[in-house]
Amino acid sequence: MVEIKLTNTRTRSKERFAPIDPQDVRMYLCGPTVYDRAHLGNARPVVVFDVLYRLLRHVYGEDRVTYVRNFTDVDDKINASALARQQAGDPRPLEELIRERTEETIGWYHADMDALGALRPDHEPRATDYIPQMISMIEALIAKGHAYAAEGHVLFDVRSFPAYGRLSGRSVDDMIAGARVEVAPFKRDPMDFVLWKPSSDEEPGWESPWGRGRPGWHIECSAMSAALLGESFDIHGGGIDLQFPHHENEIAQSCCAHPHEDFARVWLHNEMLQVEGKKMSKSLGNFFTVRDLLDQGIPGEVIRYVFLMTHYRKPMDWTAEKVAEATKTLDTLYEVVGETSPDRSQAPNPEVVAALADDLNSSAALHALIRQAGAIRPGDTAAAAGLKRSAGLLGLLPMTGGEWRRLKSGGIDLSGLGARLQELRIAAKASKDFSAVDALKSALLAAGVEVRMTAAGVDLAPGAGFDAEAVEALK
RNA sequence: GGCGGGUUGGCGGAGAGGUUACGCAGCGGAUUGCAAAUCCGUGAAGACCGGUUCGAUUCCGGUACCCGCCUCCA
Repeated sequence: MVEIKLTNTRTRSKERFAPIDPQDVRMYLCGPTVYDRAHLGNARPVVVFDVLYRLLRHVYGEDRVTYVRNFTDVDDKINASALARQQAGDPRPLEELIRERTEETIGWYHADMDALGALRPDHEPRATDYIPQMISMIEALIAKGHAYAAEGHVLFDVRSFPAYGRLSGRSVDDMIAGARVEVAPFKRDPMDFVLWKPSSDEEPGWESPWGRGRPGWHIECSAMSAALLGESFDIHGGGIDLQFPHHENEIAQSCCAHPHEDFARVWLHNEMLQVEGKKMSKSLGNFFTVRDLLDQGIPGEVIRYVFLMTHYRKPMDWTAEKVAEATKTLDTLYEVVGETSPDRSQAPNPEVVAALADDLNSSAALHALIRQAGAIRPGDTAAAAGLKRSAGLLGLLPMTGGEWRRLKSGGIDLSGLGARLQELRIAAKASKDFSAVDALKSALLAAGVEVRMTAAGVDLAPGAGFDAEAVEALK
């Protein structure tokens, strides 16, 4: 059995991973609030946890891992976007506009994450399907003296949970000293957070013991993880920005509602994403979604590869240079892989497994993969199938070399141009006049086509800077 | 102010207290009508200042700079 080590934010140390039940390893990832397209930063934890999911499935068995990632479909940003559409003249009721928006966003999310090669989790619960569970959890917290109702709200009493702040290394007093928010008068303590809040007639709401209202931000993850994974489970993750307050609050809710359970044993947090050395933000103009990149013709697998180049606990910088490097490396790997299918009977490269087992060192795993590819002699299809098998652990090389080329060329068939170049070349060798063949070759290179002329013939492949329009013009 | 992350060769990016990371780019060579692609070979590092040690880029302390969180952003 491969020994997996993971850095647990809770203990701030790298620990040997031992599942509660090896027959059912359980992990939860905080998913998106579905009000808009996923931006690039949203995709990092998805890819990181997808690799972890694949690793766990490899080690413990494909049907021995349960992966839950939620959709938060009740949120003020969703309400605001629906309200804006209504005010813009849409006659439909708000509830319908909200449902349409969340359905649409979930569809986008699936399409975009699928493009990154992320496996779908086993469960993708929606917060609105778990309102009764949230209400009963809140009732339990009130009954146990950890929460109180005030002016239609229900608040969690942070002073009732001595461990509050432990995950993020903060003390309640320090946080109050640095707090910049205005404190609602009905809070017993400034750090108390909302479990339930009242809804106006225009806002979505559910009947509850505290009147018509809706849940606060954090309770849905506590309720859904308990419902689908149990009150104790193995791994809980998300971006490091969720460490506080979201995960801190989840811990407070879950541990107080289920005091005899552990909640999540291992907390994994990925560091943030930057773009060309700066934080991605709308004001800096470097904000973009996964879909933006896909529409620019950057294959999802390239985006995935760029993510994997950096260890998940380090800040990751998205740069055009990395895109080029990732593309080039994938070209090379797909060249080796050719038309082979992954060989499931072969064990994956132990170096790749060992790198991933060591706190998901995807960068080292990638280099092990490259070394493996470099050792494969042309025509060794068994070795190529083994490479594909290993790459599968990283979610890479899911297609054939030919499919990769077609994807990169936007479906343009280069074989006709290749044949023409070969004819010109044969004629030129006889006539010693190479001007025609050189002209076509230069034009192809300028259009981003790799031209490979060997004794066997001519082979054309889409390369860096492939320009579909320029290639069409040459036809 | 509180908490956390980072700083490695031209670029990206890991591990390891002493032995080549690796990739890209560069350089040299093979190959080619010329190239491209490919193959072979190759130089180059550890922010700064101290400490521990026979020996530190790796451990400890400090400094500087960059970044994030503390505000329902992964």
